[in-house]
Amino acid sequence: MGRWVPGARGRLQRAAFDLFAERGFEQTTVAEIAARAELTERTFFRHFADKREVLFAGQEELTARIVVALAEAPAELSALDAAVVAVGASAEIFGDRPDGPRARQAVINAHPELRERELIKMEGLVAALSTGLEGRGVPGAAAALAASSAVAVFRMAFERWLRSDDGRDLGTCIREALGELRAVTAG
Amino acid sequence: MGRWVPGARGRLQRAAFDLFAERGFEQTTVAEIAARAELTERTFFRHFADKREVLFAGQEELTARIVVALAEAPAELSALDAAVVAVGASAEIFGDRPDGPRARQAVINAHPELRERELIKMEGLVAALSTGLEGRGVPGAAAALAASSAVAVFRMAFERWLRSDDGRDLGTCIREALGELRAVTAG
DNA sequence: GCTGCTGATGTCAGCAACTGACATGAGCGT
DNA sequence: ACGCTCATGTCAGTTGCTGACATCAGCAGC
Repeated sequence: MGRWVPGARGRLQRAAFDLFAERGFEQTTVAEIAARAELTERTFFRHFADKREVLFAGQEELTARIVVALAEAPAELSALDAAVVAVGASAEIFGDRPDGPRARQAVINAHPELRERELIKMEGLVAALSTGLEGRGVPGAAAALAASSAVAVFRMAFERWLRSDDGRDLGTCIREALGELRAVTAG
Repeated sequence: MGRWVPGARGRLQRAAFDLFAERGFEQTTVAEIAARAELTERTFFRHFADKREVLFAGQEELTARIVVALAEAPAELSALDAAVVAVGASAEIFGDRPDGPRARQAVINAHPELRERELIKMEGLVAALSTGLEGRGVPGAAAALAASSAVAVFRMAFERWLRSDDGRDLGTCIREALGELRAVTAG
């Protein structure tokens, strides 16, 4: 047992998330977030590099999981297939209920500053996938394009998954989007 | 003739560019930029929404040019081919000498905040291309994927063009990258 | 049990990005 | 000559973010 109320980081995340949803991102000050979490502004910045980062806390874990999945993908898969299978592993993290991710995405989509941060996180995922593919012997240029394509597929699939009200599987959405990408790039 | 020294915007751009290259982005204050341009900090923010935006001034023009090129592309081209031809029209803006763009890109690449801004500009280009493709009758999903792929191709080609010391053409780099994308997504 | 170290938090001062409100002043049309 | 326009200047204020230092519960070693 610690001597302070434990879970400071989690409390900050929850407080930030709630306030962003209630009043919007810019209308919420870091001081307010900290106050709701019963902490100080300074403590917020010890846990998160900046105000936006609090919404992207799980990202490293997600990327790590995808990179592991890429390493474990069957060697006979093509670069693109392996990368797509890897991003599909994110389904384990997101689970079947899109409600949480949907609320989070709504906040992000409503604020350009947060979309910027999301994009650079995606770019980090592309880089990680690209490096992983090179580790599988894929040449640099092909690795970069396959990684980029896989993430594009993932983004489209993720968006559809969030939108769907029937209980569609994220993996299914991914396979569907991959098929559409192949149709578009064929020829 | 104006009553103030004209070209305030351009002077701010040049001052910002020079200072970013000299000392780095974070080490340069808006007040310093304004001072070098013989203007006030407040005036800087009247010309540019924020400190980063000064490096992305030509973006709307670039996007506009690409959208026009897409509209003018032969109707018989596939969605991806049309989008790639359209981004190729950017070559008219960049010219043959990569020196200027190269210096600019070096500044951007050195600072994550600027990379974030660049990514959201690219995302804007994807959206514009996607809309344009839908105007050509391409279904939404295919339009989004083709636009995304075309921009991925452009980014790889642009990077290679900047790196090349021989006088390679940007259009050539684009065609080359498109071929590699097709090889990666085939199968 | 005392001691000293550790590590998360609090406190405080300060810089720099950005904004709103109002003032200025040269040119332009009438 | 008059007043309007509009890019710029001036000023005060909020907020994001940082560095430096203080605090203080627990834990290790004696």
